[in-house]
Amino acid sequence: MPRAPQRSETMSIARLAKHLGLSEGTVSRALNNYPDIADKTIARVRKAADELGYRPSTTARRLARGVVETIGFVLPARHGHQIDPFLAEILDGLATELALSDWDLLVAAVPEGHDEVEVMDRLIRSGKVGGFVIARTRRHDPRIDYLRKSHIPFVVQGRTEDCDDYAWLDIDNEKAFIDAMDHLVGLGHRKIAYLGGDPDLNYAWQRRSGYLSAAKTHGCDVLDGYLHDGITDEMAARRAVAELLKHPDRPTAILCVTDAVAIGSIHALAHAGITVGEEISVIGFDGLPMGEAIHPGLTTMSQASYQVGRAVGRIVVAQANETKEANAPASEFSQILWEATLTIRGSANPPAPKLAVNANPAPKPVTNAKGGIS
Amino acid sequence: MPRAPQRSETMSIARLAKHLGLSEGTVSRALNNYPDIADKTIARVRKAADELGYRPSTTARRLARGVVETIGFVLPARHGHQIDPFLAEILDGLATELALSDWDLLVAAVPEGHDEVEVMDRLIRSGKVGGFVIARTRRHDPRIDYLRKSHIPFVVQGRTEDCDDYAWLDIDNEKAFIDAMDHLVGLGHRKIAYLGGDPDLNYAWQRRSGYLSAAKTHGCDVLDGYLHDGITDEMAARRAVAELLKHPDRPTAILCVTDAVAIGSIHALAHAGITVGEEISVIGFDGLPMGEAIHPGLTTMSQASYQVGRAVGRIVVAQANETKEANAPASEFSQILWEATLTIRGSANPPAPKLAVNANPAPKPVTNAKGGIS
DNA sequence: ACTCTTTCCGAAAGCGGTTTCGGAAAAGAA
DNA sequence: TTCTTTTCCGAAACCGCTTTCGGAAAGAGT
Repeated sequence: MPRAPQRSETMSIARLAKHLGLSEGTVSRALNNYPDIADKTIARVRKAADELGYRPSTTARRLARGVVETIGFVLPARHGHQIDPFLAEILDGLATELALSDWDLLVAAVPEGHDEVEVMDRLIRSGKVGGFVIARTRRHDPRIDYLRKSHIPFVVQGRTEDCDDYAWLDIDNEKAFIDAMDHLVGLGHRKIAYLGGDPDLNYAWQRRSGYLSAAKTHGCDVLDGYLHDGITDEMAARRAVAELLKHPDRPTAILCVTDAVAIGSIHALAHAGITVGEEISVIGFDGLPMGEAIHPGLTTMSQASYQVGRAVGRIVVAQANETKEANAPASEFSQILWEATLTIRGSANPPAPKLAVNANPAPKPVTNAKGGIS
Repeated sequence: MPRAPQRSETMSIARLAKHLGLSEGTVSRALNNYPDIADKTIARVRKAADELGYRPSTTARRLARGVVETIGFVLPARHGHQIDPFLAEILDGLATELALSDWDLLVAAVPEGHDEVEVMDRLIRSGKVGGFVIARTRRHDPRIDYLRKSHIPFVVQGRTEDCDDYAWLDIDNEKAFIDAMDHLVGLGHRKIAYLGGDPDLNYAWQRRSGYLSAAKTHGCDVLDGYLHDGITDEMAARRAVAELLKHPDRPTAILCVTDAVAIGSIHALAHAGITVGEEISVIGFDGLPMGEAIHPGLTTMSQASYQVGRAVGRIVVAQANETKEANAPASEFSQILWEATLTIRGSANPPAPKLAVNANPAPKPVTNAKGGIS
């Protein structure tokens, strides 16, 4: 029985076909460049198509073809505090890259009382997405356990500890923090404290490892009370700094897991009347623009989040196409490690002479790499 | 002719129906709570459905029903600089709210060489979205001109100058800046400068208007050189501050269009050896967490971006449902104005005595509303 | 002029659901 | 018990597009 309200106004392939005096099938094949359609027919169809402003319904196309050119991204549940600043950057890059292949980006939040895997499962089962991008990866991550069995393409920004059977793109956090330590040691520091984040998050763990390993290499003792974990916001950073300042053997430098923590620390130090970049040096990680605006400028390890987003997008689409062709879940996984770059500004300098452990011929302090106002 | 590869593994309504010994139609109606299905049948179907993990294909459902429960969000083209910090917050709120109604959020970027309207048009024409949310609204915005004719539900975060025929949710920027001015004047300031943003963006324009109108009300002269437009990043803020400092009648306070500009200004001032919050006061707008971490803390007008996102999501879904039922584009548009709230921290205080124009009994300076470390 | 190929297009069967309609079975009324 | 109502489910027509298959028309070969 015919449906009641004939939804007629939209331009469909049927109208186009009728308009051209061709069959729907022919029009479809013409628009999809099938070799068995005469060139001039193709031309004629194309012309009419964009004259009439025809765009095939992706819904119908999906149903017929059985593929979903949409990748899903689940926003990490916000436990109270703010969303990661570079998540937006990554999303931007991801969306940009996907657009180039005519893929879409579906962003989902985790409703109260549900978990991320649940949300992902719904998205897959209901056929809303054909792939995933994961971020804020934990050392051991249930989302990835789930995706491994799901047989759909996905790419991880970051990686878990066991990471050889899926595609990922990570910053070499360990090396970055070794580099940061090298820099500090090169400046003459030996007493270096570390403010770390949630050790379940792999990036935090890797950075922590970098710190510890470099400390060992350089023979810097990590004194009791030098290493603080679980510093995830400015308040925590302030408390930790307060403790460091009370330490009998006060550190000359503080390495921070993120810029946010570093900025919190700088504030706390300034508030305690300590000149950052002279009495105590601080280094962060992220390269947030804010690091340039504070005083002194924040020396930090920068990562190009937007580019990370783009690369991840490229990889996931490539993987999806590969899977489609080979009809098998891709034998080779793209696994990429990028390096963070050290951005030197005013917050890290040689330790104050009286506190210096040895008499290195240290370079003189920089206040700000970019210079002051005009 | 039957298609070649029978894609069989997925759980479809057909399998479910066969499994139950019912027809597909009955199963469908059972799952959608049609009144003409026996209660126990409904129960039986539901049970089997989630035992077998059946989720109806949204693609098929959309095709059959002709509705798309997806709203689109086009990321503003990034002309070089960083994405807005609260855009991420808004997206988060939006996605969260949409999830509650089982709607999806499609995020699109604007590829190089295209414009936003073009992207939106493709999304609509190809049936990928059934509604839109717009942000970063301009005084006169082509996206809204387009949407007005498109007959699909949309909600604007912000508004254009002619804004009576569509739904929007805006912060009362003008009032916010009047309030900020009142606060400064109440503290004893008379010589107040303004660092404004891109006047094409309506929020910037509204804030500017608020500044000007309050200046007039209070009889504060906006001296030549007090008002700077087009300050969109920290570098521009620094340059503008440098000029203000050279001004023959140096202002005692600077009102900034955003926190980013305010923070840039504070840096520039500090760099020039000026004590912010004493010699010169600074007020921003946004309520970024960073404003709390710098020294002195930034006095600012705060807006709850996440809540804005949620509210906007609620409105757009409501509007879509309404349109569906009434089959007409909603006669009443939800138009909401929220107020920003003043967060007082250390960056704004009474002007230094020697510079004070009149001898108000001014309150004594606060260094930081939240107090120092521990 | 008459086959044998090619070239090109139409017919039709799906994809996985939804929704109208009609009618058999069960329940109520007489 | 028989005739009406109700209750409940199956049949079938789409939604808009894709893709296989077969065959008519046109070109090539002799």
